[in-house]
Amino acid sequence: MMTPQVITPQQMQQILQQQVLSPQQLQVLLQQQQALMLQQQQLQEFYKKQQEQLQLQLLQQQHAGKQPKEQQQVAPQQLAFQQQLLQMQQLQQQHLLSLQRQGLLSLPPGQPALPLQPLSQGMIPAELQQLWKEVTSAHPAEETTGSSHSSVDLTTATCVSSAPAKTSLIMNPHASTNGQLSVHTPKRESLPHEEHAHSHPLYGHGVCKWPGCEAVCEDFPSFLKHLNSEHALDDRSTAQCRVQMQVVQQLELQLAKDKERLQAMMTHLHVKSTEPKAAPQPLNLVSSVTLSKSAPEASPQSLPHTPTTPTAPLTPATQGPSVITTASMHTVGPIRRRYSDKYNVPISSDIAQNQEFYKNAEVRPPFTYASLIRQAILESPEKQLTLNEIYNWFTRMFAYFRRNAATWKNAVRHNLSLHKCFVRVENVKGAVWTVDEVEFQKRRPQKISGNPSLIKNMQSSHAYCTPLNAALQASMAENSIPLYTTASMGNPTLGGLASGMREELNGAVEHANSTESDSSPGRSPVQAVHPVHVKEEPLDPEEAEGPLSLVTTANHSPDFDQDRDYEDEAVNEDME
DNA sequence: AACTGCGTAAACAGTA
DNA sequence: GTACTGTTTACGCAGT
Repeated sequence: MMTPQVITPQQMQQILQQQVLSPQQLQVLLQQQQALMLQQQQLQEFYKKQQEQLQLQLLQQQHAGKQPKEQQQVAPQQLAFQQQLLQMQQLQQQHLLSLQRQGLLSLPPGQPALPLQPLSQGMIPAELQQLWKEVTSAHPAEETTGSSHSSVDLTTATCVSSAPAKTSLIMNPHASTNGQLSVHTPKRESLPHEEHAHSHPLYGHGVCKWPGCEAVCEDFPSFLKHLNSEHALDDRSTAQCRVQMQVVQQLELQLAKDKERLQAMMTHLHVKSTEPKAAPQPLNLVSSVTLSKSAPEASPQSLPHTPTTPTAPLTPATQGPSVITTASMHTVGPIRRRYSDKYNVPISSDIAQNQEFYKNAEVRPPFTYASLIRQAILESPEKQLTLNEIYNWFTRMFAYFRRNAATWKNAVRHNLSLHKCFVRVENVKGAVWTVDEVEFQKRRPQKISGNPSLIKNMQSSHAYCTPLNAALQASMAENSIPLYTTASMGNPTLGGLASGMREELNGAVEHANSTESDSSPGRSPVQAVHPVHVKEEPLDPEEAEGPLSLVTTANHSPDFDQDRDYEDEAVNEDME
């Protein structure tokens, strides 16, 4: 019953019985990924071109003696492109994190357990870095031309350009020695012949690019040997492939959206239309060296997130062998992972963003029963549910809970009884359950203090995001450009991440400051309707939080408020 | 190593 | 008697 790490042999058996990827299918899978990488490559190239054009434009304007005001208009536009670039990067990073999250990227015992280690190698595509470099170096050059209104641009550009550096330093342990741009250079120089002679998507920089592997292979033959021995067609590899397919499909979706957005941006800016799709064909000939550089990468911004819309319609062309179905997804579901609230992804936003996914894929939601129950209750209009309604919410929202009812229902009841945060309220027609948010929040601090590396990342990314957004908003507001923050750019992941991180960080800070009454980051004050304590606690009198334990009136009496103050000074009206 | 949180299983009681 | 609801205990795993 107790599922050990990762996947039990039984589950592996299931995987194999249900769907085994044939070598042909694997081939197709690889090809799909290659194609995707190519697309991204082309897009990056396109961005690069646009950047150059924009800079040209900028220079021309300057030479033509245009007003500084117009310069300022271009700078935010550049930033918008940089945002796009960032999104592309984050998109890639999202992948591996999702892999990790689904438990298929568990590191072999021998490997150092760096939290985000699978993302370290080849994460920052050289082109992107080059682009960043160009962008960042171009700006100061412009500053020297003597624009009097360019201080905003400078700060913003600096802010943006510092992001990838930070990213690479944080995410890539190997990069910390030598600065952001020298990450790949030494390795590439050391192994040029191999990469020219043997282009393999799974091999680059002397490292196996299999998700979560990163085994160092001196040369290509040893890589092949490694590939055949470590990543043979076994249960694990099959499962990883399946997840990777999901990831690829997600990326394709996202890529399509981003392309569309980019096109709109180009149209809006009247930039000479250079269709990304019409990118020079030779791009297709890029070697695996280049391909591997566009391999998934991670940034602190990428909190683990399940695919946003995995069940969204997929392009028939990329559907390929439809080995990944919601039916097969449950093979990863039952794996007992202790993500539960681990990364402090706000449950409400996660569920909202991945609603379709959870509804259709039998993947265990990465939240504890307590969190889910709370969510169910808070989602209800009355902020109260009967047990049966809670059951229904579980089954309605999560395909995973449509099986093994006895087990999880028992768990739900167990949790309802066990946690003081769930308050049973006698009703006319029975009993309903409510949430005592104060009690619930009492449990949270321990969790957020949980993963230091993640928190560190969150903090750094937060530190980056905030000034970036602020600067962006400032400069754009100044130019009457519609708010173009990461959160509003139509990328649910990015936006969600940004807001989510802020939410969580606020929570963390609040908890760190022990008990400050809250500053409620933009959520409905659910707890304004503070649940009435009805849960008797005869066994634990000293725990009785005020003499209201048996009060059943919902009236907001002054007494109630008083007692609430006794109860806990940290009456966080809400924080997710 | 101890502690804690969580998930699972199960026993038991009360009630419709 | 049965099913449901609710409480409680026990155990194992994982993380700190």
